[in-house]
Amino acid sequence: MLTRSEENYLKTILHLSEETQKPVSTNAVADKLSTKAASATDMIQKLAAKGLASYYKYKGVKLTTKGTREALRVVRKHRLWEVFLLKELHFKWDEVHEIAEQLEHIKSPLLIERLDEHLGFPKFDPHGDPIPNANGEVVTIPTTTLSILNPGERCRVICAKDSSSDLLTYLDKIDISLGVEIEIMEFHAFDSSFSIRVEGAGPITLSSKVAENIIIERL
Amino acid sequence: MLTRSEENYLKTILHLSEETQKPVSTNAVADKLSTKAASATDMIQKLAAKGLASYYKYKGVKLTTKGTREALRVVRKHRLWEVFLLKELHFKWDEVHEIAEQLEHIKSPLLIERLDEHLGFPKFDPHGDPIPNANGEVVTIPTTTLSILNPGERCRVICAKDSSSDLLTYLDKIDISLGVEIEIMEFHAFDSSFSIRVEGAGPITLSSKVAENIIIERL
DNA sequence: ATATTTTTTTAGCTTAATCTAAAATATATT
DNA sequence: AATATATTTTAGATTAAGCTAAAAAAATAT
Ligand SMILES: [Mn+2]
Ligand SMILES: [Mn+2]
Ligand SMILES: [Mn+2]
Ligand SMILES: [Mn+2]
Repeated sequence: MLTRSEENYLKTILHLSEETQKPVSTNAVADKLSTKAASATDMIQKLAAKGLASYYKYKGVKLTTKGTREALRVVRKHRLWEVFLLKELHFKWDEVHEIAEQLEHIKSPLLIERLDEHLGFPKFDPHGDPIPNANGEVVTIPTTTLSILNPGERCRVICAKDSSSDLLTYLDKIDISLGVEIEIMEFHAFDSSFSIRVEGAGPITLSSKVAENIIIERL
Repeated sequence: MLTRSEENYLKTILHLSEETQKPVSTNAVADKLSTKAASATDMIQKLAAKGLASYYKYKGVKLTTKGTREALRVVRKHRLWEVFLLKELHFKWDEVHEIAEQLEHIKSPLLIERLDEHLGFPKFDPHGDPIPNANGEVVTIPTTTLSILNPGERCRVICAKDSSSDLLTYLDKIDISLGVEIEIMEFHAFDSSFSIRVEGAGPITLSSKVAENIIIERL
């Protein structure tokens, strides 16, 4: 049986190794969990001892098949609870993550299958992230971010890369939500910001940081 | 902020002091939580230090007003989640308690108010226990148990005194659920058991232990 | 190639929550 | 009232998860 802390570490390592196949650094894990490198080293060694991660001193950490399976279980729970909170309890998309961070640790396999069924087997969470199925299978979504587009191109928002309340509240404020269409007007080389137009509304400016956190599909 | 363990102790002390006003013994607390007396002593001293309980060595423990308020918050969460599990996720009444034991520790005042609203502000949980309101007010239900009735009397089941799966599964099996009417046929002094008749069905025998755990109202 | 800086690990402490065994106190029995 | 038994508390360990500070290794700069 995994502890809450072990589950949080597994999930973090999974997310950090999502893009690249390379091992994840101790510092990256510690930063993501707002803890210290020494604590991360301890836990990584513990996960390795349990066969959930492979680890060589100073070389970073990777999840084993078993570790990946456990991490995906937690991610599944997290995202299903997010859907529940948004759809049934009317929380906003920037409020669900924090509560799901607790709910994801509830231990009851039956509970999560019942919840999935109750919600109508949703495929994506409120931030556009795919929900692993009961067998731990996940669809991979594109990773194209708004930041790589050129003036004149059009796209549709499909996912927010970061589920921090800071980003999501800001996107809400400028009327960017999943599914909206955006047209790139200008790119400003000086600070890598963009002028964009959201679905007929007036043009607005997006910083490079924000643009890098909006996952889109080209239209 | 209370830890999970502190919350479990508070809830246990509240329940144990429900009937009598007297302080609760260390052993009673330890037994209910399946832990050891030494551990209970430690935690009771900690609760007293935090102003949640009043405690004098060898004299047992009582909750303070503050402690009672916190305990009732946990009970409120526990019972609302039980309603959710039964009504929305179709768990049986003997399955909800264990999962609610985990869910009751989720920290989010807004979540529980939204859940309450979503469920239509239920007044009782699946076992007939009253749900404290947001201000910590609870209705007190009668404590008359089937075991004090005499042959010829009729009653309606309003609450199960114990939410263990053992009792509830058994009641299910003999078709006793909340609201059913029961007629006392005979009392057997030898083992204090009863012959009863449930809503027109054939007569059955109830042990004294079971009879003591069924809360009823006379008809 | 050496020296400096950064990253990572180790060593040693701390806190919460448990446990067992022994000591202290309270209760029950003769 | 004295003794025996039961209950409760204390003392001392243990385990999980964190921390800081120092040591070791790797990466970067000169
Ligand atoms: Mn979490
Ligand atoms: Mn999400
Ligand atoms: Mn609990
Ligand atoms: Mn209940």
